[in-house]
Amino acid sequence: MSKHVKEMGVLKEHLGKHQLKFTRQRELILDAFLKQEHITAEEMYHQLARKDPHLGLATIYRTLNLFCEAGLAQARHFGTQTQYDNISHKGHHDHLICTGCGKIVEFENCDIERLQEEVASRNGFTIQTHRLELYGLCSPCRQ
Amino acid sequence: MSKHVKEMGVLKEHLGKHQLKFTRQRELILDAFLKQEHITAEEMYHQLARKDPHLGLATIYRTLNLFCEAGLAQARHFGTQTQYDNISHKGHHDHLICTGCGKIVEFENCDIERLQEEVASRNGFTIQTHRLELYGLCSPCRQ
DNA sequence: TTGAAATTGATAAACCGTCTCAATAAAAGA
DNA sequence: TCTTTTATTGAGACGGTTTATCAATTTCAA
Repeated sequence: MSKHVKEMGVLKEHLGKHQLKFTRQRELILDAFLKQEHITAEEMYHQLARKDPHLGLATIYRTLNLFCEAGLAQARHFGTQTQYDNISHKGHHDHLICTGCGKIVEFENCDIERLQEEVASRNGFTIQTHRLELYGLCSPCRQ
Repeated sequence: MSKHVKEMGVLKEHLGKHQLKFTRQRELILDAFLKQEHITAEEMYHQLARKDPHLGLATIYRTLNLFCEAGLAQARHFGTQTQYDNISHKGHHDHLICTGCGKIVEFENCDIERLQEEVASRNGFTIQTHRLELYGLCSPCRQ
């Protein structure tokens, strides 16, 4: 049923290493999570309400944080809420954020990514993921 | 007394344009703010408690937000709190972060910054500040 | 199958930041 | 200067998001 075999494996490995258990809820939430690029706990709560009306919000928060620890997700604080980014969707996590009106534009730039790789390898690092946010004013907000 | 003549001028100009008033609290908070690279409202509250024990936390939040509108500060959500960055400190805060051992390497790369400017202008934005974090494994952690 | 240990769901509580409002202070006018 | 108008302040209430609590349940190894 699940098509996310690789990520499921990552999760199970993490669980095994930390004496944690593989539950129906964790499987359900991971499946839903991997279908998106990023999501908030609240959004997921509503999405899953139909599949499992008794799934608690606290469980979703706990599980998304678990995914962060397992290296499957990355938390990002946006406005008042926390966005959980799907790390397996590489290259789509860059944002232009208007400090005037809050507008967010997503972008992708291969040249920047290539330079990031260079910086990393020069320092002996292998990049798993990254976060790039540019803050400024969009043209309407500049008047 | 105040050494921040230029920034005080920026503030006064903004106040004038918006029918706002120059108050003792705003002067006090701006002076304290400009001495730091970035600060939270809570931190400033404690810092200023000695100088003015009756200065309210709400006033600090309001004033820091005012500084953002005036272009003197930049709000950034970090962890659960909001950091207010001093824009006049144009330091580059790019980081390489090892997800294995937590080691952090700071770096600066002009080419990346130039590309960021390009992306921004292509989207009609003017960059005030940015944040770039690369997550990965350092060579010892890769074994 | 049993039992120890982790997880869950429901909700209370904590936390951060904003809103409210009466009292006060700042600018503008006479 | 004195008065008047208007914005600001401080204190605490409030609202939204995330975490903590805890009894009941589920997982999993023996």
